[in-house]
Amino acid sequence: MRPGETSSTGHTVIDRKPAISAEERMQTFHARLKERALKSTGQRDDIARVFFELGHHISAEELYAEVKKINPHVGYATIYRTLRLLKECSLLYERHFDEGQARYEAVGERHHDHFICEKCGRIIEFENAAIERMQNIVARDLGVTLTRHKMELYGTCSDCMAQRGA
Amino acid sequence: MRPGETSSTGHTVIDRKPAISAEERMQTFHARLKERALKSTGQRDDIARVFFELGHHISAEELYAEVKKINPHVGYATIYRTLRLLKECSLLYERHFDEGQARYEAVGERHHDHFICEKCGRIIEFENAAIERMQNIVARDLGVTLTRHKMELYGTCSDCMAQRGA
DNA sequence: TTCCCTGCAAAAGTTTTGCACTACT
DNA sequence: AGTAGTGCAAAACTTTTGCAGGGAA
Repeated sequence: MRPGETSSTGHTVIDRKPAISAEERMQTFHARLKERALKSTGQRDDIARVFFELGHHISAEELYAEVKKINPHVGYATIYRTLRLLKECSLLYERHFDEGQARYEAVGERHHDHFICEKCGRIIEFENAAIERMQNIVARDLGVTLTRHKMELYGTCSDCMAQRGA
Repeated sequence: MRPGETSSTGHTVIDRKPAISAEERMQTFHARLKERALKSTGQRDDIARVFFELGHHISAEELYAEVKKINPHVGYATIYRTLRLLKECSLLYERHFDEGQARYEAVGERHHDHFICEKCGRIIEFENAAIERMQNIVARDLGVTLTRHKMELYGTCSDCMAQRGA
Protein backbone atom coordinates (compact mmCIF):
# COMPACT_ATOMS: atom_id res chain seq x y z
CA MET A 1 0.00 0.00 0.00
CA ARG A 2 1.31 3.42 -0.91
CA PRO A 3 0.99 6.73 0.92
CA GLY A 4 -2.49 8.15 0.78
CA GLU A 5 -4.13 4.87 -0.13
CA THR A 6 -6.88 3.32 1.89
CA SER A 7 -6.69 -0.18 3.24
CA SER A 8 -9.03 -3.05 2.69
CA THR A 9 -10.77 -2.14 5.94
CA GLY A 10 -11.43 1.34 4.65
CA HIS A 11 -10.11 2.85 7.84
CA THR A 12 -6.38 3.32 7.92
CA VAL A 13 -4.87 6.23 5.99
CA ILE A 14 -1.08 6.32 5.82
CA ASP A 15 1.37 9.22 5.53
CA ARG A 16 -1.09 11.78 4.21
CA LYS A 17 0.78 14.64 2.59
CA PRO A 18 0.53 18.09 4.18
CA ALA A 19 -1.84 20.43 2.35
CA ILE A 20 -0.07 23.58 3.56
CA SER A 21 3.15 24.78 1.97
CA ALA A 22 6.17 25.98 3.92
CA GLU A 23 5.61 29.44 2.42
CA GLU A 24 2.05 29.56 3.72
CA ARG A 25 3.22 28.48 7.14
CA MET A 26 5.83 31.24 7.16
CA GLN A 27 3.14 33.78 6.38
CA THR A 28 1.05 32.50 9.27
CA PHE A 29 4.11 32.67 11.50
CA HIS A 30 4.68 36.32 10.59
CA ALA A 31 1.03 37.11 11.18
CA ARG A 32 1.12 35.49 14.62
CA LEU A 33 4.25 37.43 15.52
CA LYS A 34 2.59 40.68 14.50
CA GLU A 35 -0.52 39.86 16.57
CA ARG A 36 1.68 39.41 19.60
CA ALA A 37 3.85 42.44 18.88
CA LEU A 38 6.90 40.19 18.62
CA LYS A 39 9.71 40.76 16.21
CA SER A 40 10.49 39.04 12.98
CA THR A 41 14.20 38.31 12.85
CA GLY A 42 16.63 36.64 10.51
CA GLN A 43 17.24 33.79 12.94
CA ARG A 44 13.58 33.10 13.54
CA ASP A 45 12.90 33.07 9.83
CA ASP A 46 15.84 30.77 9.13
CA ILE A 47 14.82 28.34 11.85
CA ALA A 48 11.12 28.35 11.00
CA ARG A 49 11.72 27.99 7.26
CA VAL A 50 14.14 25.09 7.69
CA PHE A 51 11.69 23.47 10.09
CA PHE A 52 8.70 23.83 7.74
CA GLU A 53 10.67 22.70 4.70
CA LEU A 54 12.36 19.72 6.30
CA GLY A 55 9.12 18.34 7.53
CA HIS A 56 8.08 16.22 10.39
CA HIS A 57 9.66 14.52 13.36
CA ILE A 58 12.88 16.48 13.49
CA SER A 59 14.80 16.77 16.76
CA ALA A 60 16.27 20.00 18.12
CA GLU A 61 19.74 18.62 17.46
CA GLU A 62 18.95 17.82 13.81
CA LEU A 63 17.29 21.18 13.31
CA TYR A 64 20.32 22.92 14.81
CA ALA A 65 22.62 21.10 12.40
CA GLU A 66 20.46 22.00 9.40
CA VAL A 67 20.09 25.64 10.37
CA LYS A 68 23.85 25.89 10.90
CA LYS A 69 24.30 25.03 7.22
CA ILE A 70 22.55 28.19 6.09
CA ASN A 71 23.32 30.39 9.10
CA PRO A 72 26.35 29.15 11.05
CA HIS A 73 26.02 31.87 13.64
CA VAL A 74 22.80 30.56 15.24
CA GLY A 75 23.00 29.20 18.77
CA TYR A 76 21.24 26.27 20.39
CA ALA A 77 19.32 28.56 22.73
CA THR A 78 17.69 30.31 19.79
CA ILE A 79 16.68 26.97 18.31
CA TYR A 80 14.90 26.02 21.52
CA ARG A 81 13.43 29.47 22.01
CA THR A 82 12.08 29.51 18.47
CA LEU A 83 10.65 26.01 18.82
CA ARG A 84 8.86 27.14 21.96
CA LEU A 85 7.60 30.23 20.14
CA LEU A 86 6.28 28.15 17.26
CA LYS A 87 4.53 25.93 19.75
CA GLU A 88 2.95 28.93 21.46
CA CYS A 89 1.83 30.13 18.04
CA SER A 90 0.13 26.74 17.52
CA LEU A 91 2.36 26.03 14.56
CA LEU A 92 4.09 22.92 15.87
CA TYR A 93 3.57 19.98 18.15
CA GLU A 94 6.22 18.67 20.48
CA ARG A 95 6.28 14.87 20.61
CA HIS A 96 8.02 12.66 23.11
CA PHE A 97 8.51 9.23 21.68
CA ASP A 98 10.52 6.72 23.68
CA GLU A 99 13.82 8.46 23.24
CA GLY A 100 15.67 10.97 25.34
CA GLN A 101 14.92 13.92 23.12
CA ALA A 102 11.76 15.59 21.86
CA ARG A 103 10.74 15.60 18.21
CA TYR A 104 8.82 18.39 16.53
CA GLU A 105 6.16 18.30 13.89
CA ALA A 106 4.30 21.01 11.98
CA VAL A 107 0.66 21.34 12.95
CA GLY A 108 -1.54 19.90 10.23
CA GLU A 109 -5.23 19.82 9.54
CA ARG A 110 -5.89 16.40 10.99
CA HIS A 111 -5.05 14.38 14.01
CA HIS A 112 -2.95 11.33 13.34
CA ASP A 113 -1.01 8.74 15.26
CA HIS A 114 2.45 7.23 14.82
CA PHE A 115 4.21 3.97 14.23
CA ILE A 116 7.90 4.00 15.18
CA CYS A 117 10.27 1.36 13.82
CA GLU A 118 12.55 0.21 16.62
CA LYS A 119 15.18 -0.98 14.14
CA CYS A 120 15.65 2.00 11.80
CA GLY A 121 13.79 4.78 13.60
CA ARG A 122 11.42 5.39 10.69
CA ILE A 123 8.18 7.04 11.74
CA ILE A 124 4.94 6.34 9.87
CA GLU A 125 1.91 8.54 10.39
CA PHE A 126 -1.54 7.11 10.09
CA GLU A 127 -5.15 8.02 10.68
CA ASN A 128 -7.77 5.58 11.79
CA ALA A 129 -11.25 6.87 12.40
CA ALA A 130 -12.35 3.80 14.35
CA ILE A 131 -9.59 4.32 16.92
CA GLU A 132 -10.52 7.98 17.25
CA ARG A 133 -14.10 6.99 17.94
CA MET A 134 -13.08 4.37 20.47
CA GLN A 135 -11.00 6.91 22.37
CA ASN A 136 -14.04 9.12 22.77
CA ILE A 137 -16.09 6.17 24.01
CA VAL A 138 -13.41 5.34 26.58
CA ALA A 139 -13.34 8.97 27.72
CA ARG A 140 -17.10 8.83 28.21
CA ASP A 141 -16.79 5.58 30.16
CA LEU A 142 -14.11 7.14 32.35
CA GLY A 143 -16.21 10.23 32.91
CA VAL A 144 -13.40 12.51 31.81
CA THR A 145 -12.98 15.30 29.29
CA LEU A 146 -10.25 14.83 26.71
CA THR A 147 -7.96 17.59 25.55
CA ARG A 148 -5.69 15.37 23.49
CA HIS A 149 -4.64 11.83 23.05
CA LYS A 150 -1.75 9.94 21.70
CA MET A 151 -1.31 6.49 20.32
CA GLU A 152 2.07 5.10 19.42
CA LEU A 153 2.79 1.71 17.93
CA TYR A 154 6.32 0.35 18.20
CA GLY A 155 7.74 -2.52 16.21
CA THR A 156 9.53 -3.43 12.98
CA CYS A 157 8.69 -1.80 9.65
CA SER A 158 8.29 -3.79 6.45
CA ASP A 159 11.71 -2.73 5.11
CA CYS A 160 13.50 -3.91 8.22
CA MET A 161 11.57 -7.16 8.21
CA ALA A 162 12.57 -7.79 4.57
CA GLN A 163 16.18 -7.00 5.39
CA ARG A 164 16.19 -9.39 8.29
CA GLY A 165 14.85 -12.15 6.04
CA ALA A 166 17.55 -11.47 3.41
CA MET B 1 -18.83 3.58 37.55
CA ARG B 2 -16.54 2.02 40.14
CA PRO B 3 -13.19 0.32 39.68
CA GLY B 4 -13.53 -3.09 38.09
CA GLU B 5 -16.97 -2.43 36.69
CA THR B 6 -17.80 -2.69 33.04
CA SER B 7 -19.34 0.14 31.07
CA SER B 8 -22.55 0.17 29.12
CA THR B 9 -20.55 -0.63 25.99
CA GLY B 10 -19.20 -3.72 27.66
CA HIS B 11 -15.66 -2.80 26.67
CA THR B 12 -13.91 -0.44 29.04
CA VAL B 13 -12.56 -1.82 32.29
CA ILE B 14 -11.20 0.73 34.75
CA ASP B 15 -8.48 0.51 37.40
CA ARG B 16 -8.45 -3.26 37.70
CA LYS B 17 -6.81 -4.23 40.97
CA PRO B 18 -3.53 -6.15 40.84
CA ALA B 19 -3.96 -9.84 41.54
CA ILE B 20 -0.38 -10.26 42.80
CA SER B 21 0.67 -9.19 46.30
CA ALA B 22 3.85 -7.30 47.09
CA GLU B 23 5.07 -10.35 48.98
CA GLU B 24 4.60 -12.59 45.97
CA ARG B 25 6.42 -10.09 43.81
CA MET B 26 9.31 -10.03 46.27
CA GLN B 27 9.56 -13.81 46.07
CA THR B 28 9.66 -13.63 42.29
CA PHE B 29 12.34 -10.98 42.53
CA HIS B 30 14.50 -13.18 44.75
CA ALA B 31 14.02 -16.11 42.41
CA ARG B 32 15.05 -14.02 39.38
CA LEU B 33 18.13 -12.81 41.23
CA LYS B 34 19.11 -16.38 42.07
CA GLU B 35 18.61 -17.48 38.46
CA ARG B 36 21.03 -14.78 37.38
CA ALA B 37 23.50 -15.40 40.18
CA LEU B 38 22.96 -11.88 41.43
CA LYS B 39 22.94 -10.95 45.06
CA SER B 40 20.07 -10.20 47.35
CA THR B 41 20.92 -7.11 49.39
CA GLY B 42 19.24 -4.98 51.99
CA GLN B 43 19.05 -2.00 49.65
CA ARG B 44 17.55 -3.98 46.79
CA ASP B 45 14.96 -5.46 49.10
CA ASP B 46 14.06 -2.09 50.60
CA ILE B 47 13.69 -0.47 47.20
CA ALA B 48 11.77 -3.33 45.64
CA ARG B 49 9.42 -3.71 48.62
CA VAL B 50 8.64 0.00 48.75
CA PHE B 51 8.07 -0.02 45.02
CA PHE B 52 5.73 -3.01 45.08
CA GLU B 53 3.82 -1.75 48.11
CA LEU B 54 3.40 1.83 46.95
CA GLY B 55 1.98 0.76 43.68
CA HIS B 56 1.94 2.19 40.26
CA HIS B 57 3.19 5.25 38.44
CA ILE B 58 5.84 6.29 40.91
CA SER B 59 8.80 8.40 39.76
CA ALA B 60 12.42 7.72 40.70
CA GLU B 61 12.39 10.88 42.79
CA GLU B 62 9.29 9.81 44.74
CA LEU B 63 10.66 6.33 45.23
CA TYR B 64 13.93 7.76 46.49
CA ALA B 65 12.08 9.90 49.05
CA GLU B 66 10.01 6.93 50.25
CA VAL B 67 12.96 4.59 50.52
CA LYS B 68 14.91 7.24 52.45
CA LYS B 69 12.22 7.08 55.12
CA ILE B 70 13.00 3.49 55.96
CA ASN B 71 16.66 3.44 54.92
CA PRO B 72 18.22 6.93 54.87
CA HIS B 73 21.56 5.63 53.68
CA VAL B 74 20.41 4.65 50.18
CA GLY B 75 21.75 6.67 47.24
CA TYR B 76 20.06 7.79 44.05
CA ALA B 77 22.32 5.60 41.97
CA THR B 78 21.07 2.49 43.72
CA ILE B 79 17.49 3.53 43.10
CA TYR B 80 18.13 3.80 39.39
CA ARG B 81 20.22 0.65 39.28
CA THR B 82 17.54 -1.32 41.09
CA LEU B 83 14.81 0.05 38.84
CA ARG B 84 16.86 -1.07 35.85
CA LEU B 85 17.35 -4.46 37.45
CA LEU B 86 13.62 -4.87 38.10
CA LYS B 87 12.99 -3.96 34.50
CA GLU B 88 15.50 -6.55 33.29
CA CYS B 89 13.78 -9.08 35.54
CA SER B 90 10.49 -8.23 33.77
CA LEU B 91 9.02 -7.01 37.04
CA LEU B 92 8.37 -3.42 36.07
CA TYR B 93 7.56 -1.22 33.13
CA GLU B 94 9.11 2.16 32.56
CA ARG B 95 6.61 4.69 31.25
CA HIS B 96 7.29 8.09 29.72
CA PHE B 97 4.24 10.24 29.95
CA ASP B 98 4.50 13.89 28.92
CA GLU B 99 6.73 14.93 31.77
CA GLY B 100 10.46 15.20 32.13
CA GLN B 101 10.83 12.12 34.28
CA ALA B 102 9.99 8.46 33.85
CA ARG B 103 7.34 6.69 35.92
CA TYR B 104 7.47 3.05 36.92
CA GLU B 105 4.76 0.48 37.24
CA ALA B 106 4.74 -3.13 38.42
CA VAL B 107 4.17 -5.64 35.66
CA GLY B 108 0.66 -7.03 35.79
CA GLU B 109 -1.18 -9.75 33.99
CA ARG B 110 -2.85 -7.59 31.39
CA HIS B 111 -2.03 -4.83 29.04
CA HIS B 112 -3.77 -1.57 29.80
CA ASP B 113 -3.64 2.05 28.75
CA HIS B 114 -3.68 5.32 30.67
CA PHE B 115 -5.64 8.49 31.14
CA ILE B 116 -3.64 11.33 32.71
CA CYS B 117 -5.42 14.29 34.30
CA GLU B 118 -3.64 17.47 33.29
CA LYS B 119 -5.00 19.33 36.30
CA CYS B 120 -4.20 17.03 39.24
CA GLY B 121 -1.87 14.47 37.70
CA ARG B 122 -4.13 11.54 38.55
CA ILE B 123 -3.56 8.52 36.35
CA ILE B 124 -6.43 6.15 35.52
CA GLU B 125 -5.72 2.76 34.00
CA PHE B 126 -8.19 1.19 31.65
CA GLU B 127 -8.53 -1.75 29.32
CA ASN B 128 -10.48 -1.68 26.11
CA ALA B 129 -10.49 -4.77 23.93
CA ALA B 130 -11.83 -2.94 20.88
CA ILE B 131 -8.87 -0.57 20.85
CA GLU B 132 -6.47 -3.47 21.19
CA ARG B 133 -8.06 -5.12 18.18
CA MET B 134 -7.94 -1.92 16.15
CA GLN B 135 -4.25 -1.53 16.82
CA ASN B 136 -3.61 -4.93 15.34
CA ILE B 137 -5.66 -4.06 12.28
CA VAL B 138 -3.68 -0.85 11.81
CA ALA B 139 -0.42 -2.78 12.12
CA ARG B 140 -1.62 -5.15 9.40
CA ASP B 141 -2.59 -2.19 7.19
CA LEU B 142 0.83 -0.64 7.72
CA GLY B 143 2.57 -3.92 6.97
CA VAL B 144 4.51 -3.80 10.20
CA THR B 145 5.08 -6.11 13.14
CA LEU B 146 4.20 -4.73 16.56
CA THR B 147 6.30 -5.31 19.65
CA ARG B 148 4.37 -2.94 21.87
CA HIS B 149 2.02 -0.04 21.79
CA LYS B 150 0.98 2.80 23.95
CA MET B 151 -2.16 4.83 24.15
CA GLU B 152 -2.46 7.82 26.43
CA LEU B 153 -5.47 10.06 26.87
CA TYR B 154 -4.92 13.50 28.39
CA GLY B 155 -7.59 15.75 29.81
CA THR B 156 -9.53 16.62 32.95
CA CYS B 157 -10.79 13.97 35.37
CA SER B 158 -14.28 14.02 36.82
CA ASP B 159 -13.08 15.31 40.21
CA CYS B 160 -11.32 18.27 38.66
CA MET B 161 -14.30 19.02 36.48
CA ALA B 162 -16.61 19.03 39.51
CA GLN B 163 -14.20 21.28 41.36
CA ARG B 164 -14.07 23.71 38.50
CA GLY B 165 -17.85 23.83 38.39
CA ALA B 166 -18.07 24.44 42.16
C1' DT C 1 37.83 -15.08 49.37
C1' DT C 2 35.77 -13.51 45.42
C1' DC C 3 33.61 -10.15 42.98
C1' DC C 4 29.16 -8.08 43.08
C1' DC C 5 27.04 -4.10 45.13
C1' DT C 6 26.96 0.51 47.14
C1' DG C 7 27.59 5.49 47.92
C1' DC C 8 29.52 9.48 46.49
C1' DA C 9 30.67 12.58 43.17
C1' DA C 10 31.30 13.58 38.68
C1' DA C 11 29.69 13.08 33.95
C1' DA C 12 26.39 12.85 30.33
C1' DG C 13 22.42 14.35 27.61
C1' DT C 14 18.75 17.50 26.83
C1' DT C 15 16.68 21.87 27.68
C1' DT C 16 16.54 26.41 30.10
C1' DT C 17 18.29 30.73 31.79
C1' DG C 18 21.37 34.96 33.08
C1' DC C 19 23.74 38.45 31.06
C1' DA C 20 25.76 41.65 28.10
C1' DC C 21 25.30 42.87 23.41
C1' DT C 22 22.66 43.30 18.94
C1' DA C 23 19.18 44.66 15.98
C1' DC C 24 14.18 44.99 14.90
C1' DT C 25 10.40 48.37 14.69
C1' DA D 1 15.49 55.17 21.06
C1' DG D 2 13.55 51.69 23.19
C1' DT D 3 12.72 47.03 23.78
C1' DA D 4 12.71 42.41 22.29
C1' DG D 5 16.01 39.02 20.52
C1' DT D 6 20.59 36.70 20.34
C1' DG D 7 24.87 34.12 21.52
C1' DC D 8 27.54 32.30 24.84
C1' DA D 9 28.26 29.98 28.88
C1' DA D 10 26.55 28.29 32.87
C1' DA D 11 22.77 26.12 35.24
C1' DA D 12 19.01 22.91 35.76
C1' DC D 13 17.17 18.45 35.65
C1' DT D 14 17.07 13.57 35.03
C1' DT D 15 19.79 9.55 34.55
C1' DT D 16 24.30 7.09 34.12
C1' DT D 17 28.99 5.94 35.30
C1' DG D 18 33.86 5.64 37.56
C1' DC D 19 35.93 4.43 41.52
C1' DA D 20 37.18 3.00 46.03
C1' DG D 21 35.36 0.69 49.79
C1' DG D 22 31.90 -2.81 51.78
C1' DG D 23 29.23 -6.98 52.01
C1' DA D 24 26.76 -11.30 50.21
C1' DA D 25 27.63 -16.04 48.89
